[in-house]
Amino acid sequence: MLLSPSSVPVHILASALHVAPASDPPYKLLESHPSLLLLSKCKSIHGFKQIHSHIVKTGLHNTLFALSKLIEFCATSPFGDLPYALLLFESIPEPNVFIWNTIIRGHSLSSNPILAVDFYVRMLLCGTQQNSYTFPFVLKSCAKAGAIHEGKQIHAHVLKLGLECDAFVHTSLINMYAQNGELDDARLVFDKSAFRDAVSFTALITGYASRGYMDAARLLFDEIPVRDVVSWNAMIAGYAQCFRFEEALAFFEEMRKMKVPPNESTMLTVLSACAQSGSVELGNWVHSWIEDHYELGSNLRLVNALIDMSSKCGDLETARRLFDGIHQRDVISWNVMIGGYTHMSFYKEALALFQLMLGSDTEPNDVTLLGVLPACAHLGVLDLGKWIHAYIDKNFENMTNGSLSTSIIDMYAKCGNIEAAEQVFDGLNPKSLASWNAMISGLAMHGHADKAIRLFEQMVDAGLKPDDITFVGLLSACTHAGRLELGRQYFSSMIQDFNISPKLEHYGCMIDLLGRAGMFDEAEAFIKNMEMEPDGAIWGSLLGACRLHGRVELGEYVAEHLFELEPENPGAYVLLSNIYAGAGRWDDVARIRTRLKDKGMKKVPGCTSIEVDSVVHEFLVGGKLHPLGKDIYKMLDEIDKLLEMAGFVPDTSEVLYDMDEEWKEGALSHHSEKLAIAFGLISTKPGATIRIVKNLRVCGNCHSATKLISKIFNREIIARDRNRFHHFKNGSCSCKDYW
DNA sequence: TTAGGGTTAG
Repeated sequence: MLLSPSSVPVHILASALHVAPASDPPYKLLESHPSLLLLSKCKSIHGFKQIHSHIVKTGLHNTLFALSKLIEFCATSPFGDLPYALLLFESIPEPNVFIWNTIIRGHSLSSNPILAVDFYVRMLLCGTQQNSYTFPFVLKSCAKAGAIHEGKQIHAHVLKLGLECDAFVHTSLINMYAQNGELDDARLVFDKSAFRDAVSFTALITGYASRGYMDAARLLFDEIPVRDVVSWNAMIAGYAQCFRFEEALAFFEEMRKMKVPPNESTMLTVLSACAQSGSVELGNWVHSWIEDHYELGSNLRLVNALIDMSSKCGDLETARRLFDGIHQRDVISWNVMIGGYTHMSFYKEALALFQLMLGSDTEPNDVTLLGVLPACAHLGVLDLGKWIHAYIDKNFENMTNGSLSTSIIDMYAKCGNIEAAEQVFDGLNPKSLASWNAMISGLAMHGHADKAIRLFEQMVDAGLKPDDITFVGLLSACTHAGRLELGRQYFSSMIQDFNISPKLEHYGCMIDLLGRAGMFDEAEAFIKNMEMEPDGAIWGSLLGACRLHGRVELGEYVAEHLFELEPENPGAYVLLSNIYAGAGRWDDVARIRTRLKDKGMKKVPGCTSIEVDSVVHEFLVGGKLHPLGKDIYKMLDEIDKLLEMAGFVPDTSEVLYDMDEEWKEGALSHHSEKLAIAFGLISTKPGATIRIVKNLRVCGNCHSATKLISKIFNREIIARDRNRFHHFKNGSCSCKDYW
C-alpha cells in the first residue's frame, strides 16, 4: 500500500526535514510521563493546578497529547472546570479530533449541553472529520437538551459515514429518540440494526417505560438475548416510575431468584420503590442486605436512600440514627430526613431539623424548601413561612421552580394570609396547573367561593385543562359557602364537559353540601350511586349533618358505618354522643362514653397554637402549663366578664357529658382556642391580627364568643380549624355562620 | 495514541 503524505506521522516527517518537531514525541514516552499519570489520579482542581504548572515547566504542554489530557481533565472530570478547558482549547491552532470530541463531551456533561452541537458544527467547518467517538458525545447532548431537530440531522451524518452499525453510536441514537418521546424513531433505529445487545435493548426499554408503556418494555426485556444487571434495573425503575410498585418489587424478587447479582443502582432503585410504596418488610430486608454487602460509612448515596426508605416506611428512629451517623452530610441527606419528617406528619421535627441545617455548612436547595414549606403550612407558622419566601426570593432569583411557587401559595393560604397567596399567584408567569389548583383550594378554604369560581373560569378561558384536583377545590369552595346548586352544576360539568370521573373527595363535597342543606334522601341516593365504597370522610360529613339537623336515628345508622370502617377513630363516638346530648338523651351519651372507654379510646384533646414573634405556643383544652398561665387566666376572666356584659349567653348543648350548667360553662370557657386568643390579646400589640390554628373543628359556642371578642377588643382574629378558615372581624365571621 | 452507549437516593 502506498503511503499518502497525510498518513505519515508528523514527527517522522519533521525529523526527515531536520526541523523542530511540530508534533509530539512518541506516544509511549508521553503516556507514561509521571505528570500525566498523576493527572489521571487527580481529584481536585488544586491538584490539577500543581500538575499543570509542572507540565508547563517541563515543556510538556507543547505536546498535543499533554494538552489533550489537560483539556480532558478540565472538561470531563467532576473536579474539572469547563471554562478553563475552553481557554486551553482556543489556544490550539489546529485541534485534532480527540480534542474536538473532548470539548463536545465536556459540554454534554454540562448544564448547557446544547452548546455541544455548536462545537460539533464548528468542528465540521474546520474540516475535522467526525469519528465513531464524536457521535455518542454529541447525541447525548441532543438527548439531554431535547434537540431532536439537530439530532435528526446528526443522525443523517451517521448514516452518511456508515457508522450506524457501531454499537455505541447505535445505542446513542436510540437513546436520543427514546429520551425525547420519539419512540417510533427509536424503534426504527433499533429494528434496522442487526447488532442488538443488552445496552441497546435497555435504552429502548427505558424510553417505553418513561412514557408508561411497561407492557411494550416487558416484551422487549423478554427478548434480550443476554440480560445484564442494568436491564433488570431499568425494568424495576420503569415499573416504579409508573407507580406499579408491586411489579417493580416482584421483578427484584425474580432477579434474585435468577441469581443476578444486584449492584448499587439496583439497591437505590429498590429502596426508592419501597419508600414510595411504604413496603416495610422488603425495605428492612434490603437494609440488612446492604449492611452485609457494603461499607455504609463510605457510601453516602446508599445511606441517603436508606434514610429516605426508613422514614417513608414510618421508621423515623432508624432514619434519624442513620442521619446522625453520617460524617459528611450532603444536601440530599438533609432533604430526605426533613422530607421524611414532613411525609410522616412530624412537622415540628421537620422544622427543627431545618433550623439545624441553617446552622450547618450545607446550603438548603429547592428540594429542601419543598420539604419545609408544607410543614409551615400544616403548623400555620406564618413568620417562618414568610422568612422562607424571602429566602427563596433572595437565593433563587433565577429559578422559576413551579412547584416552589405552588408550595409558597399553599403555605400562605394555609397560614391564613390569603392576600399574600394571591400576590404570589398573580406574579406567576406562566402559571402551572398546580398553582391554579393551589390558589382555588386556598380561596375555597377561606370561604371565598365567588373568587374561586371566577378563577376557575379564568383558568379555563386561558386554555388550561382542569384536573380532578381543580374540582376538589372548586367543589369545596361550594361546600364552604353552602352553594348547593352551584356544586351540583359543577359536579355534573366535571363529568360531562371535562370527562373526569368523580373520586371519593368529589362525592365527599357533594354529600357534605346535601347533608348540611338537610337533604338527607338525596345524600343517601348519592352514596348508593357511588362507584366505590364510601370512606370514613363521607360517612363523617353525613354524621356531622345529622348533628346539625338533630337527626338522631339516621345519626345512629351512619355512626355504625363509621364504627365499622374506622374502629380506632374516636371522632364518630364523640359526634354521636353530641347528637344524643343535643337531644337531651343523657343515658345514651353515657352509653357511648362507656363504649369509648371500653375500647381504650380517648377523645382527641382540642389543641390550638398561636405564633407570636416567631415562637409557637400551644394550648390544650383547660391547659395551665404556659409560663404566662396566670396572666392568661386573668385575661380569660376579663373576656368572660366583657362577653357577659355584651349579653353573651353560652350555649351549653354541645358539651359532651351531662354536667351541671356551671361546670359546662367552665369547660367551654377553657376551650383551647379561647386560651390561645387570650394569650394573643396579652402578647401582641393592640389592633394586631391574631392568627390561631386548631386541630379540631371550632365549636358553636367558641364561634359565637370569638365573633364578639373580635368586636370588643377591636381585633381581627383569623382562625384555622380542622376544616377551614374563619376570619372574625367586628362581630361577624367570614363563614357567615355556615361551617 | 488518549475516550464512547442503557439503569441509579431528595
